[in-house]
Amino acid sequence: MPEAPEVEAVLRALRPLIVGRVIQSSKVIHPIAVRPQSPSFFKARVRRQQIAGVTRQGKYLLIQLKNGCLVLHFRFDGQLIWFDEAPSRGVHVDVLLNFGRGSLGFVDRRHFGRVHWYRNAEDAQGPRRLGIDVFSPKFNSPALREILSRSNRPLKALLLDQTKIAGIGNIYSNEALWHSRLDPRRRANRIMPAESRRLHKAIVSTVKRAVECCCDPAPDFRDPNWWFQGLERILRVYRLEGKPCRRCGKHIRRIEQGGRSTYFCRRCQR
DNA sequence: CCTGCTACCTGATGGC
DNA sequence: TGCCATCAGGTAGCAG
Repeated sequence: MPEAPEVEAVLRALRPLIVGRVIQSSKVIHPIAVRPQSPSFFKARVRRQQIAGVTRQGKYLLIQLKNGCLVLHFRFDGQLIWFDEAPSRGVHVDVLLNFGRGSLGFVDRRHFGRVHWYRNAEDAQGPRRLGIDVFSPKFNSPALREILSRSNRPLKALLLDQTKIAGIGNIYSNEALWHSRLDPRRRANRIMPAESRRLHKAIVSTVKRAVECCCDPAPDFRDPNWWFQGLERILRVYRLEGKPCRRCGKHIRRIEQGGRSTYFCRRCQR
């Protein structure tokens, strides 16, 4: 699920479902999902807690309780499922929050994702280290320029660094670089001012468009098979190796950067 | 401090 | 059909 636009869409759909309601009890079916916290610790902290609000920091989803805060991270495959009745057999659920009428399941077969309880969101080490959120007004063109100037890394690697800009992942870093016509291998501190402004515009428009796409159709937590549909209609390079570039027609290439796939057009990204 | 590499997990997919 | 390799929307921890 995982980049900021997807988490933002989940947040908007989740709010009306749980804000104001009380967690009666919980089940930790796969303890790895709360690790290194213990299931008993987790269950004791969320029991009888009312949901005060739902927010987001980067790719983290924060469920504010009257006392404390649940910090969810979906990593690659984590997702949420809503059950009107008891969870149906055969559906993998890692952590279940029972609201009396209905329950919310945190689901991640791959077991990379986590659900943690903290007294304050700032106590969670992930969120604490995040840089400027990609949706924040503070993430303006001068801010990006400053971030670029302080790094010698390839643009692609820098965009994935959550301590610099929070919320961009592998899909939207590739997409934003394509829209800005910049080569992902370029060193950040050698980007010219006009290019930096172009990249900023591309990042903002890419994630904004992605949120709109992720919210239409709205996430449906009641369908266990639900996932973001139609993302491919906005993608221009991600997972399109060998396909013609929409701008110039040359085929899209895939390379490895820092162990992750980078997709780009060698002709028009420079 | 900065940077790059590995581990952590499981499932889907494609070639032979 | 089965087997094997490869790939996957991410981050923490560690070494240099």
